[in-house]
Amino acid sequence: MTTHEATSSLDALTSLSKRRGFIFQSSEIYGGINGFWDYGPLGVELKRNIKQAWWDDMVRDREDVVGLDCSIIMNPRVWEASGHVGGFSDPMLTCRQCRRHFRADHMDDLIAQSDWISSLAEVGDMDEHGMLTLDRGKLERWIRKRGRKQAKGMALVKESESHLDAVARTIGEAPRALRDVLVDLGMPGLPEDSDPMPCPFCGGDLTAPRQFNLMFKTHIGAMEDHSSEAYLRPETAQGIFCNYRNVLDSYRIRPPFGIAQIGKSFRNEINPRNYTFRSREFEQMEIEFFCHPDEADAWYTYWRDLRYNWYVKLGLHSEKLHLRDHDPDELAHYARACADVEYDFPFGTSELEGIANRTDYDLTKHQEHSGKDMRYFNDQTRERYIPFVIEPSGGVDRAALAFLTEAYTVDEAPNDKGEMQKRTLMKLHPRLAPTKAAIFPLVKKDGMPEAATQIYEACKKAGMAVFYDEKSAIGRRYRRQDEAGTPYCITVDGNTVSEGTVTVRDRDSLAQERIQAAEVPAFIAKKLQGE
RNA sequence: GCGGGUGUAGUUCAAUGGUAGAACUUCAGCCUUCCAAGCUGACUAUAGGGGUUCGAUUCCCCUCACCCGCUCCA
Repeated sequence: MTTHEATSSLDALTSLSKRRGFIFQSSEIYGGINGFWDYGPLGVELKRNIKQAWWDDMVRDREDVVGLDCSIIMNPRVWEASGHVGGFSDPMLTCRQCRRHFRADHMDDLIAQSDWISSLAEVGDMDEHGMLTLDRGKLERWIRKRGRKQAKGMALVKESESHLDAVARTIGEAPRALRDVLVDLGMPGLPEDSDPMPCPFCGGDLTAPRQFNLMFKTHIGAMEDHSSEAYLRPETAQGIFCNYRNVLDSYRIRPPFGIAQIGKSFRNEINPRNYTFRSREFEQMEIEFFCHPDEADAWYTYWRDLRYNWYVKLGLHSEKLHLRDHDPDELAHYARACADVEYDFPFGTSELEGIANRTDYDLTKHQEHSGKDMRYFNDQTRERYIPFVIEPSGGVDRAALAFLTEAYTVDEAPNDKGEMQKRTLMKLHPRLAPTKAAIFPLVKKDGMPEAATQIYEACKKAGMAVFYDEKSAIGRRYRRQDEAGTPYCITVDGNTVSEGTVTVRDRDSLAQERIQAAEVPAFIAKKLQGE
């Protein structure tokens, strides 16, 4: 796909979304605000339907997952335990390989503690002033013996041939300070905006120190001092971990079980981009699934495949949807396995949902920081353990954007003169469509509006999102609904009055069939179940 | 955050250092028996703020927003 096509398809989706009321810019009359978006009448229905489908499929229809709704502002100590606070309020370096974050002012300590750096220093000769001599031979030996295990992210280790020459020239044979040697090893070929020091954990390249005010800060109460500081949650997961014991103690459930939550999270992104894809306020749908450590791998695979297939089932069935397992090098430090559900957006392939095996990392951290026992006691096996956690974590807004992108279609349909014309339609899955059916009288006379209104009322009574329209020509009304993604149009015509039938027009095929007017609600209900 | 680009009705596009125009949409009415039909009419725009100028939508500066590349992530 060329850039031009990519741009125009996102532009086309953006204008349709605005024109029809799916997505608006936040605070638009004041010039907008970067990283925030609003959902219009159709958009909010789409989003609700996505969340409802997720909740029905992941919570209501299951015996082993229960729901939860946590507060957005939590005790700030939560974020100390999770590593979001402390770490994130000072200038930080991020490893591009292992994605760990380091405080810039802790780098010397981290270097001193690093396994790979100390093993490297041992291979060389350190004099009494701490000056290190390291030649090419020693370096090669270290890479073979230790580097491949201890510093997997290092360019020097991964592509030693090409980098070794350049590095060997730089380090020379004169004794040098350890820090200078390390800087030289990180070279060459670093992207701009990098720190010259290699990652103390994996040897990968680090970004330059950056201010990481990831979390939105606020104050509790009227006084704005340090003690009143609080944060808007940057993820919903921690609320679940904090309530893990409460759920276990109050609800008759035991591992393996999951806790699900849908809710807003906030991240003060440096650079929001790509329409609603990366915004500063976003909605997540997350499950933390707690299980025995021995079963974690199996549950991980189970959830990864289940979540992928959920998107397929709801209409992302094209070749644009991918399930991508992370390489071991790519894993976050707390994760043992991770996979992304990715979608080919017009702006590139990007993540809709991540499924991770987070091990017992989070519960252990909360146990340490809170002093509360997070172990589960299995009275059958007499075993006490901290459960492992499998986390399927999806973005609602990202799902909405993917479904909209997938649904956006331009085809050709005949007009009343039989000429072919371009037609824009949103091929949304009936479960996700904001309006399930539109009900029209063919013309505004001969008792048709009355008959159509009756059907409309019957559908509403059956709990369906339906729309009634009698304005302007029938063809225009059909096209309007095409852009709104309404899968079915029910039209009352002369035969409705005489024989009690209506036509059902299918959005995607334009095919029409006649059914009994009285059967309309049941007909739509059946279609919604995918029959 | 860095670099590049863009900003005119709801949408898509015109034009201009001196009066901003269209198509579609929307709304009202007439007409209409199945795919954006026709006729009549109506509403609506130079992102915000400074500067230059007799006069700025146009030229300059700042801010904001959006798009593209790097970066980052649910």
